[in-house]
Amino acid sequence: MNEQAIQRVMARAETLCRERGVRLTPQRSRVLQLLIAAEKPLSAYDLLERLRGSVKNPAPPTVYRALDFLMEQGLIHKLESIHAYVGCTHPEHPHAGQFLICAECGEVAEVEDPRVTESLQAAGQAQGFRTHRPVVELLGTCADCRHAKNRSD
Amino acid sequence: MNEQAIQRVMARAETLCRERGVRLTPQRSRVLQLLIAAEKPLSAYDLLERLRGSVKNPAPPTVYRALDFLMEQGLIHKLESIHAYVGCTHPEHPHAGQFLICAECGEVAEVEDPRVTESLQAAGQAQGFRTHRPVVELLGTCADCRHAKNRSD
DNA sequence: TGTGTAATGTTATAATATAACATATTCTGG
DNA sequence: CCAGAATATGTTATATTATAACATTACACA
Repeated sequence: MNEQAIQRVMARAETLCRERGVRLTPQRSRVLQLLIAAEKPLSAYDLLERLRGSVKNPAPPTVYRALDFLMEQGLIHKLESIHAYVGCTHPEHPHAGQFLICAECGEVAEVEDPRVTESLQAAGQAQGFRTHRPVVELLGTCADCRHAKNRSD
Repeated sequence: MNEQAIQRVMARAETLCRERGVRLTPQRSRVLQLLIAAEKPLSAYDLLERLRGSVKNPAPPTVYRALDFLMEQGLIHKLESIHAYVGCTHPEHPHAGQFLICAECGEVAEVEDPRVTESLQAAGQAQGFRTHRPVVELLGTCADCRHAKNRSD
């Protein structure tokens, strides 16, 4: 993602936090920026490494606290199946999202398919279940990687 | 689950493995049995503890190898969001399954809703994505726990 | 019965995540 | 502005989850 696009996302995040009366502190902001700029999922320890540039001596709690905050605010998502975190592509409205995770190239696409959302809700309700956090991650091969390997797989 | 029901599931697993020409060794069998009997998800290290009864000096690879085998054979599932494993309720046909995980009591219900399965497949296909392993876990509150807390939440 | 493959044993360590408590910063009401 | 509360960060240690690497054993089957 180019510098301008990153700045746009960061500005939006700042606005959202101001509106909500929560503090997007420099550390939190830095972690978000790193995730946005990476354009792919990063592990907490990847982030820890990258923080060395801007924070003196970062320890695991530093990054985990920032990640917790950013997840609470819906600015990032955690990918449970690969222990990694990604910037959210549309943080305006609260949502869970569904993720297509390519095992070949590591790229992740976030989608929000109404049919998926609705059918999941229905499946839960049928059992009297109240969903707080849906985890929907499809592990597989993205279009690009399938084509690169002559359409099979 | 009562002893008889456990034996039924174990017998079915043995049949399946025999048909497939794979070996349900005593250790693998024991791990499966522990998961079936528990009726709730167990972590790898929970299992490691429980193995001390039947295996002399079990180490982590012992249990992880058994879990890998059982997952390959579709006899158990891994719950990514809580780092735990559960016995599969219908291992006859290969499937991924969707899980309702209660954060209050820890109970897990496995469902296989056709609408969910289809909508997920469609969502992937729309992006040219080939799904190998869908991870669908709904974290929330089960009917029993909602009722126990006078229907709210 | 030998020989290759699959399974297990064993030790060490990697990778992910949190506990606990000290310090610093920011916010709010007086 | 100040005191006290609430929030955020620093720091050290440790818990939890998972795998690497290599030795040994068991099994399959020609």
